[in-house]
Amino acid sequence: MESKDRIKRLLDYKNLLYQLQSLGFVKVFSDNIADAMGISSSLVRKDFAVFGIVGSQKGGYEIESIIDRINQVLGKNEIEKIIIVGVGRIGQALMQYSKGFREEGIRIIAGFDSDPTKMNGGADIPVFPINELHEFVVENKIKFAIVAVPETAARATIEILKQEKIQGILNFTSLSVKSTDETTISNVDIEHELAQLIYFVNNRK
Amino acid sequence: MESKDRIKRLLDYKNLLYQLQSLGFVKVFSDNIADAMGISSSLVRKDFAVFGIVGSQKGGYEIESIIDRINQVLGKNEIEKIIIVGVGRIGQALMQYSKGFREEGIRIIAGFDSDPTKMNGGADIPVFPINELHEFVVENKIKFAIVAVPETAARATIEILKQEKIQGILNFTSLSVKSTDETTISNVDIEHELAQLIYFVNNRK
DNA sequence: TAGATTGTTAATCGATTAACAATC
DNA sequence: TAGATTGTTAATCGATTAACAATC
Repeated sequence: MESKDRIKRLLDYKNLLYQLQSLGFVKVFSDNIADAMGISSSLVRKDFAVFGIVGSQKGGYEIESIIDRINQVLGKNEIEKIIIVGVGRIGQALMQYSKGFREEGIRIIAGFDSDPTKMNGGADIPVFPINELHEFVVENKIKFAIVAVPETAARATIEILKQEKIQGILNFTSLSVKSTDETTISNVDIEHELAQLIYFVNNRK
Repeated sequence: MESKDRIKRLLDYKNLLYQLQSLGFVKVFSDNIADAMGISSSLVRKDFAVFGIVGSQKGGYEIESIIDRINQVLGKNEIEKIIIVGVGRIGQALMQYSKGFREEGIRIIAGFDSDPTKMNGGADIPVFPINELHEFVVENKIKFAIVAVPETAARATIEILKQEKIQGILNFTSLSVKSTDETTISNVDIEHELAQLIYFVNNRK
């Protein structure tokens, strides 16, 4: 299994390559990618080698084929269905946000909330009461969930999702939760992000 | 300057320590912290040593004094004022979210938007038109901004903030922007987070 | 004292970079 | 061919862990 940093770079490569494509570029050298991303060309070539992306000494790498291979590695050829639990401001923002996802492969298909006023089964992305979650997850074979409930409900919500055998959780609550063998949990903590940013700005050399 | 990972751990230590405090704990051993966080006790002790946190061979470390020192390192004793540029769903969610920040030291004090219907100078967190940004930043000596505009406006918005000498930007647009010597930029890309999560779930050993 | 933990140094591990032969 | 880039190995760098003397 590849490191987190390497996978993150894969996404960054793809962003850069799309931009190059939009400028009409067809091929690119590892050295140019390295400059643009602030890493060494060795690392670019090694990353590519790890995922079987090959170039030629003549013209470097074909942008199209790098992108294709990255998408393949990231599983963009199958669609992953995701639900959002907690349809407050953040949950709603994420629903709207997700429509802007440029790539295929990620689709938020439903929201769940305990508040009946949030229900809106006919909307773009339907919102269901939380007690229908079990049936929905089973019927639609859901593997991924975004948690955006208030902090008071965070622990219980994540517990429910674990019981439902959800395999991947993106957690927007301020409760920091560790992954288990069955469930990979990724915590997005805005307050931590801000605190880190403040530290680095205030401690620049 | 300490590494990003070390600073991130500082936040994690603090979360854990608050929880221990709420259970009535007063002291703690590096070994217990290590177990709870899934790292080695050597690393805990080294982190503490780096920031001048000392313990005793008798009872370990005093929780209160660890927290105090971490807050000092993170500059929590001064308040950092932050503005949000772009008051759509995400911006509004962040505004609401920020009220829940448990710690002192981070305060979102205003929003800016080009859409006049978003204006609401008397609200909890006032929203002003974007053309008042310059005056506000100067008057209030703003160093930090959160960018939550639509992607089409992302590049221009960040350019403006750089011109205003904003030193730290938390960027919620899908445009990935690199830091410069003058402006530290931290990109929060939900789509990337999801893509990574999906990769790791689908490629577990 | 005996036992256990801190503080710190040395060893290990993993990731990144430099270097260069092979290749076009 | 001459020049430049890839693919890959060796070297470097930094972060984490193991080990242990000092200390309570």
